[in-house]
Amino acid sequence: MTTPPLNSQIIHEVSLIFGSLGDVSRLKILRALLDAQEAVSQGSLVDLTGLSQANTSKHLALLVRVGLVTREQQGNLVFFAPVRPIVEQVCNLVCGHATARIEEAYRSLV
Amino acid sequence: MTTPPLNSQIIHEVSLIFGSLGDVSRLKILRALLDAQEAVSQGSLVDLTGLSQANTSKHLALLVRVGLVTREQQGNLVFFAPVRPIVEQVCNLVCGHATARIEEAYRSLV
DNA sequence: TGACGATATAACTTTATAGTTGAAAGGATC
DNA sequence: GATCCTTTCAACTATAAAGTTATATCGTCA
Repeated sequence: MTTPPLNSQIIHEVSLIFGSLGDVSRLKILRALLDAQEAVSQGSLVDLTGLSQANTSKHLALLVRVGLVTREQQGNLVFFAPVRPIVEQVCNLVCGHATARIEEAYRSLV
Repeated sequence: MTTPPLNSQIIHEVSLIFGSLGDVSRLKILRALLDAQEAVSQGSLVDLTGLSQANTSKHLALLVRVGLVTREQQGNLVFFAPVRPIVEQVCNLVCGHATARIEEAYRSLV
């Protein structure tokens, strides 16, 4: 199936997923999660990203809601992990595209 | 390179690309462009998507700005085409994920 | 139970953007 | 040039969300 069926429910869900990726703070969180090879607690993510605790909590809740991140509570702590391989694949595709664009823009200046 | 370098310029560019994908109207436009096997004029896109002409113009300008769509003027008309394969790959990945999520949510109800 | 650490939530301000409307700009044709 | 068609742009409104601050909730442990 090259072009999946796109009823309005799916297209809305897709827009939520892409929208959740369209924010610098959430991309920082996802990058931290992808770089770590194990689940990361929210407190660690606060340290890794430099975001405030409340802000990190809200972003993580959104990422969990759209299904890009899993949440597991262990006692006092809550651990998060990216849903692989979808997150890795999508991020790498778009990162590659963005990097190529930036490099091209740079070359056209030199 | 599995994890591309993510300086702030790239991460910002990536957020713009994802942000441009995180909108139902623009997804409709991209779907129409992907389904068509040739460039499509703005007027045709207005018909295909049901969006207003001014709205379509703004969304197309944004998609061109972030590099997901190319623009070519031919006389009075302006033709647009998706930048393949990046748009196809990313959309198919996320559409597949969204579809699976929706189907799973449906199954858990039955 | 009480105190403490970690996470979630509520209220609020600020900023961004989707959509509409109306007008302007650019080509084509006569 | 006059007119028509297509696209772009400007101004505006309404809505959504990012971030902050303060507070509430929850689990742990003394």
